Amino acid sequence: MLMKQYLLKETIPLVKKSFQIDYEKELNPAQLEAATILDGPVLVIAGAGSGKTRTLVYRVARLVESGVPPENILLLTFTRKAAQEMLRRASMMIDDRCERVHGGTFHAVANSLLRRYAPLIGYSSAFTILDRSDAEDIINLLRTQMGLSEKSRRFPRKNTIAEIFSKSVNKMEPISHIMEQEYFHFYEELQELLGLQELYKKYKEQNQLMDYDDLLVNFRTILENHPDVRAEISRKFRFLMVDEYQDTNRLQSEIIQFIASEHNNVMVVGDDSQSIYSFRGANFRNIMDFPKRFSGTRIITLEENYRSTQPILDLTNEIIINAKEKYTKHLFTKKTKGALPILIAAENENYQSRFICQKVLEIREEGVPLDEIAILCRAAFHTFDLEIELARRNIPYVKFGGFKFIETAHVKDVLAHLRLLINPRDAISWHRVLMLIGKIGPRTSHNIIEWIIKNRKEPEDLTSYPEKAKFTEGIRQLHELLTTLTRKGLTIPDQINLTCRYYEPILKNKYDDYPKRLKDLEHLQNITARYSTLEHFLSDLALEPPNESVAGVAAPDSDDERLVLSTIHSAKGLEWNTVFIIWALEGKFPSSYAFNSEEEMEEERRLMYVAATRAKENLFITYPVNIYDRVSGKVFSKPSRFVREIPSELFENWALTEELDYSY
DNA sequence: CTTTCAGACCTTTTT
DNA sequence: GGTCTGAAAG
Repeated sequence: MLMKQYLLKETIPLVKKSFQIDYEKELNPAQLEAATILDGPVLVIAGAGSGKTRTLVYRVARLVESGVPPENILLLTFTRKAAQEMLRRASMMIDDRCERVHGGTFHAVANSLLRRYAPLIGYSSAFTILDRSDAEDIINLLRTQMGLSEKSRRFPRKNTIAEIFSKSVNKMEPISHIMEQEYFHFYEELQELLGLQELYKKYKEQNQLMDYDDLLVNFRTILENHPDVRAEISRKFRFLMVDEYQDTNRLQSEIIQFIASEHNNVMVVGDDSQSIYSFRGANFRNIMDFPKRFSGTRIITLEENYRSTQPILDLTNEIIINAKEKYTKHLFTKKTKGALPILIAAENENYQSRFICQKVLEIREEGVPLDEIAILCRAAFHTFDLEIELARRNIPYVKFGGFKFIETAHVKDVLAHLRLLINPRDAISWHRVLMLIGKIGPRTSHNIIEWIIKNRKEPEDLTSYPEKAKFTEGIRQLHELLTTLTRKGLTIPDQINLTCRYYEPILKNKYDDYPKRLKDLEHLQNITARYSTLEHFLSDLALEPPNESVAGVAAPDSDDERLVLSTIHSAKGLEWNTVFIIWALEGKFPSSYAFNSEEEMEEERRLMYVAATRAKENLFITYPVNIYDRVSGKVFSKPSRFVREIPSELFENWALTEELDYSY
């Protein structure tokens, strides 16, 4: 018999480096020191734009090059994207061994280890991760059951409750303490809240659910109570690196200590001036406590800025110099020449939007691509007017931060059906799915769910629900969908597709803007294509939802350059040639929410610092004047205090004037 | 008893 | 856009 020969090719490394990395030449002395100390605790204080990422990348490369098995390195970052990017760069320098380094967020790492060790704390390894809104839905359900939603009471709403619970966990402080500090107006409900928290905890345990905080808490508990597991994990991750350390909380810092317990090989990198997540329990004092927790810590400070021009740096230094509490660094740069930052007063919001559109196009004409220009805002909704203006002028953009497309009602609706396949006891998803059917309201939905849970029914039994009523046809269709979805051989995109077909009529009925929403659902199918199991897809989605907001997804998906709109929080660690900071108005930025607390006001300042330090060459700060604020009933007209403090010679002032229209 | 719909009110930042 | 309420309609 004649056999065809099929030749297996030799595996080629991603990039083969034929020459040695010249660490001395490619890094400055401080970076070099940080990248080449391979043992012991190290604290790197890295100013904005000082090559922090570069240093971490070189250190990973150095470790791997020196023979450390990549599996023994753990790189904890703020987002998975940051980790992937760093490991990709390290791989380019040596070879793709670096891809085998463990990298990701605390939550993602906790999740993967809990999948193995959850039985130690009475959980199954197949637990479901609740995202924030799932958690809120459960809290709401339990709150109603406890009779706490009667209208006579002023009981906090579900999102406030979730916030209180979460803060208490992340700061490792009792609820009473959190309420004294930040929610004093609800203090008389303390006992009820404690009861509700107890109930919430039980509910999660009974239904195999973990919210974001549980991932960290349970992981920490296992590390603390099981010395054998702690030692095993610590020995596995013999080299630990933590990025953005200023934004970790107490819980996370304890986890680090446990993981490092066997060897103390831990390097943390951060900048106290860029701590902007205290609302999530982060505490920049973690940085200063680090040497206390790890004796013999070496401290390295990176002070040379490679990002911005001197005029921009002069301005940002001025913003942070007025911070009440900080650990002094002095940033300097070799890029001495450059344009002064510009402060623009606009008459109203629409003038601000028009100015930005016009200026963006001008700068593009000068040769700066759109994706090198960013509009940064304090809160995602601050860009609404601008987005309309951009659309009117056909300027393509992506938006990061704020409302994520995964959180939109239609995407959640579709996903709820899929979640039932994994966990038929998921009451929250059942509720969502049932409420979509006509003639089924909260009462009927509740009855059906009770029937399912009590009688341990599977989705296939749905048609045998005893009550014959006006909604039987709807139930029959749902039943048909759910049974079809469990057929063998379906890929996840297939399942999404089938669900969408079932959901489409409902969608059209429910929303006038359904074409836009249908596009989102198509996008969802694209995302799923790379997953092999539904479980994996769903927990990934909860842990690392795509960061793009709704509008960005709906935009034409050309590969062409697009202008970037982002919240400052989502702009962490990034940089652009040109940056616009909008709404630099007292009451908006700093937000009026921060007026009552000095600590929060300090965080607003750091936010302004983070925003301004994103700019490489051009920085524009704009504010509209005479804005009526419905919340406070006041007129905001003063530019942000962080701008007013700055000596006027450090920026240019522009006023906008309307071009007169002579066409009449 | 339950669903549906209209209107009022609020909306920071995120794993 | 969401959440919550009250009142009409089924």
